[in-house]
Amino acid sequence: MPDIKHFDPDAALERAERLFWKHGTGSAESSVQAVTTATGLNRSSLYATFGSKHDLYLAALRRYLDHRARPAFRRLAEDQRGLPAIRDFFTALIDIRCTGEHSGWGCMFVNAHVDPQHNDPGVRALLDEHHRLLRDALRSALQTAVRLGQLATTHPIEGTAETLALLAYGINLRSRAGATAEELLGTLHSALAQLSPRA
Amino acid sequence: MPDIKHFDPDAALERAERLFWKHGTGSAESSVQAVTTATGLNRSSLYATFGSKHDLYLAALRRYLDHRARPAFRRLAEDQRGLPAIRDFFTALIDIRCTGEHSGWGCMFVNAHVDPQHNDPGVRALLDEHHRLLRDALRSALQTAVRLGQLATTHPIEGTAETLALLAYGINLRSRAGATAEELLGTLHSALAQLSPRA
DNA sequence: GTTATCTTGAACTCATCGTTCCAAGAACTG
DNA sequence: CAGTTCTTGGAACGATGAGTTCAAGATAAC
Repeated sequence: MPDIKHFDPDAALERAERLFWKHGTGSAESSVQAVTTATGLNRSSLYATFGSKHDLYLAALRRYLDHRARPAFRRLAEDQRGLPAIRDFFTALIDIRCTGEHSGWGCMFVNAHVDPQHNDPGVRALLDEHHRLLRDALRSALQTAVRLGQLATTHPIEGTAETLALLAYGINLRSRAGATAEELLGTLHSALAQLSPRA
Repeated sequence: MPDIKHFDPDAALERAERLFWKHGTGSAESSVQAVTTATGLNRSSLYATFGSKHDLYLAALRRYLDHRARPAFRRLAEDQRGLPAIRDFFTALIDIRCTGEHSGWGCMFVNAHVDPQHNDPGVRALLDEHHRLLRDALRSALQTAVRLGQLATTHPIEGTAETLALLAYGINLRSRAGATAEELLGTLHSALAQLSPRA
């Protein structure tokens, strides 16, 4: 008896995700009006499907985590090459941040730290989950590097993983201010050189 | 003949600075109405003194740079102790970010990277100036550390300064999501351990 | 085809946004 | 004290914010 949706909810969510990724929730370019324009659906369908704007933002964050961040983290964690895995993870990150369609957008989760809604419990939980996933993936790769005898230090790798996670945040952030890929790759090279044994 | 201002413009600017620091420009808590409430002056005086909201934000950023960031950078650059200077700079940073009045606010310039206005040329110029100042101060301190024979690496210190700058950004960012001082101090300790000669 | 149920479009609510305007008041000069 | 000029309070501007409502349209079950 019921009618069915005349659109693909996930396709609409993906459009909203990109809007919030680029502009956050506090910009005129990410108003509900802008979302309706970008997705092609109207207010009624939007609210009936996703609830409030805040709910939509949460869903968009979740989608970014599941569709963009988590796969990259998983590849990193499962890469058995050690330091080269970390290097490739960061070079791919820099490439995405500085070139192509999403250039200058930064990371949606880094941006979310500064969003007007960043203190909301739902947002905060996602921030923590994202951070934990990133740190753990780096720790796995570092663990592999230890196994392969690639690391110079004898310090616990927990701290190194956390340091690299913060480095990733810094890269994501600076890419929003127009930092070039060359610039960021140079910084990456320097940071990784600290990890390798002395020449 | 003319009347004079019935308030202290810099005191008002300081109030606005705190509002934009904590909430950015895109939040309901940093509306012009909120600024008038926080500063005690009304719209007319606000606009007559600072111009548009965007101009006020620029002035607030400039004030943060001159009154908060630059003095800390200068102390770091002029500190002749080398690595301990860098350590103290970061521990003071973490302290400010995690305890006291400004706890959880992060760094106004890190936040500005994500603000709706971050692509404005005036804002962008300030972001670059801030980044250059931070990086140069770290480079000066590292240079001193080299002179004192405190560094483990033979790599150029340019990259290390940039890496530490991005680490600072990461610390500032995570402090907004409730990262504890212990957590961040641990990460700092690990990062600095990479710089010191092996035990 | 009828009917029940969901979707959809568009008008609408009320609040707030940034900004402007103007009359009333205050302060310095002479 | 008179006169000039700026400041100040508060109302008002048009635009836009998020969210709701409801009749009209579409769909599938019977």
